[in-house]
Amino acid sequence: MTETAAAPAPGTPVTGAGQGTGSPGRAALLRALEELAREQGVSNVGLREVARRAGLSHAAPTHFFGSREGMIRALAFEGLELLDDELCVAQERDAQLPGRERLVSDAKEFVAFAQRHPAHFDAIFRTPSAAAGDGSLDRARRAALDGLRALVAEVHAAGDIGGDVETAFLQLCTLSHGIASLAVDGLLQGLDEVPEGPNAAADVVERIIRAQVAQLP
Amino acid sequence: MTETAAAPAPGTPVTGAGQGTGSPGRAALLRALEELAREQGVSNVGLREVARRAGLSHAAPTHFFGSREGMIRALAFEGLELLDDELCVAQERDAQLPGRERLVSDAKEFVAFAQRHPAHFDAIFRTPSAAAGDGSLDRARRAALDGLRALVAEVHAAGDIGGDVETAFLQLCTLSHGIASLAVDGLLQGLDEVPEGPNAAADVVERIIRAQVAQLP
DNA sequence: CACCTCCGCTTTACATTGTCAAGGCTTTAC
DNA sequence: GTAAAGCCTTGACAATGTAAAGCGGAGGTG
Repeated sequence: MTETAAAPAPGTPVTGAGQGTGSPGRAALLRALEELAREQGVSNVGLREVARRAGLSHAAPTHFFGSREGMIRALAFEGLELLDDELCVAQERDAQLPGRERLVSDAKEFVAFAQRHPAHFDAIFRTPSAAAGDGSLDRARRAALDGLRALVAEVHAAGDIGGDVETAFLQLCTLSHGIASLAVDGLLQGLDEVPEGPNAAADVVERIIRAQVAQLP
Repeated sequence: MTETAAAPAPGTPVTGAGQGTGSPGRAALLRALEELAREQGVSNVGLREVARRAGLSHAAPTHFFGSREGMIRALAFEGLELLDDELCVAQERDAQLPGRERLVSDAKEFVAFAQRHPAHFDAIFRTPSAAAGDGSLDRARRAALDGLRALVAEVHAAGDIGGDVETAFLQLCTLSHGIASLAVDGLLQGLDEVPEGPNAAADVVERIIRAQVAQLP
């Protein structure tokens, strides 16, 4: 009984799914939110700050999204569409690679998404409002991961990997999520022993994922 | 150049490491913070709310910790001590299990820590202030993980696992972190297909970790 | 044209928050 | 007995999130 029903604002009352983004102001606000969240972390951005950066009045965000939480929810939905798109094009691109290579690529793509769009990643997976309860977010999140689930099933069906499909899927999901989280927070460097060269993070990511996929039964 | 140097309050000026917790008020504040963070997530707790719950004036937290961020930092340091302790007793307890069993147990222990102390876990690994920069927090975090690093090295030296030690360590770390993060946020249930029985989360955690360790070369 | 009604946003207002400066009370030291 | 230190409070300020009411124009209807 927290507050599942958002305040039904006079205008647009919080778009449930992603369709119908509509007004230019709304889009500008999301852009501003993304920028600020990328700079300070999504949980540190203020409603009024976003409005200022977007060049609107301080109450514009509340008007469109109902509340601060609603605003971040909106960013999460936008991010889920983005994630879905990027994973799809990656899978298409890698369609004729060997099975395990496709798994490696997909996991890498997930991590890369988190690094390219840290604000969206946070909004989707790591913000308190994302945590539990919200049915439609839960469903959308699950849907976005169905691509990976299907890929694992396909590779398994083709005999490229063995063992339990669901377990393999869970391993890839949790590992990718862990790597992505640590990478976004800059904590991967702290883990590894050697400071390394220019793109240390990318190398470590590649190394872990590749080892993981190679070890699947 | 954000603000590495905290405000040197007249009294205790933010304890750098964990030693010398001292005053009763300080401890009460940390208790209150932990309670509230467990209920609402660490990023949603307010300075004044913590003070109220602890039965102190609204400025007490600022007095002891310098700032809101400092307060959470303090929780992080406390949590790191706790984590270190718990991992140590677990390793001691499992000293004579076979090598891979010890790895399984340690990883499970890490996840269990996150579930038992979600506020501490967040403060250590998942709060924006934990992200980058802070040298002493970085060092403490790394130190807390040295136990696991040593264990992996030991098991590897004994010939129970092969391959690259550092990679194995990274795999275990990132996987554990991913599982812990998802579990704390209640997102693990959303991943798995079957709703399952009573302690679904624990079963899934066990399954993933066990598979992972079994697959190490 | 006049009128009405939305849509998109603003203005005003208020309770609450984080932070700062200053001060008081108690304990310890000399 | 006086001084100092530790522990905490009171008071104030700017900034935040949220709610309610209002404004201007576009679009349709008579």
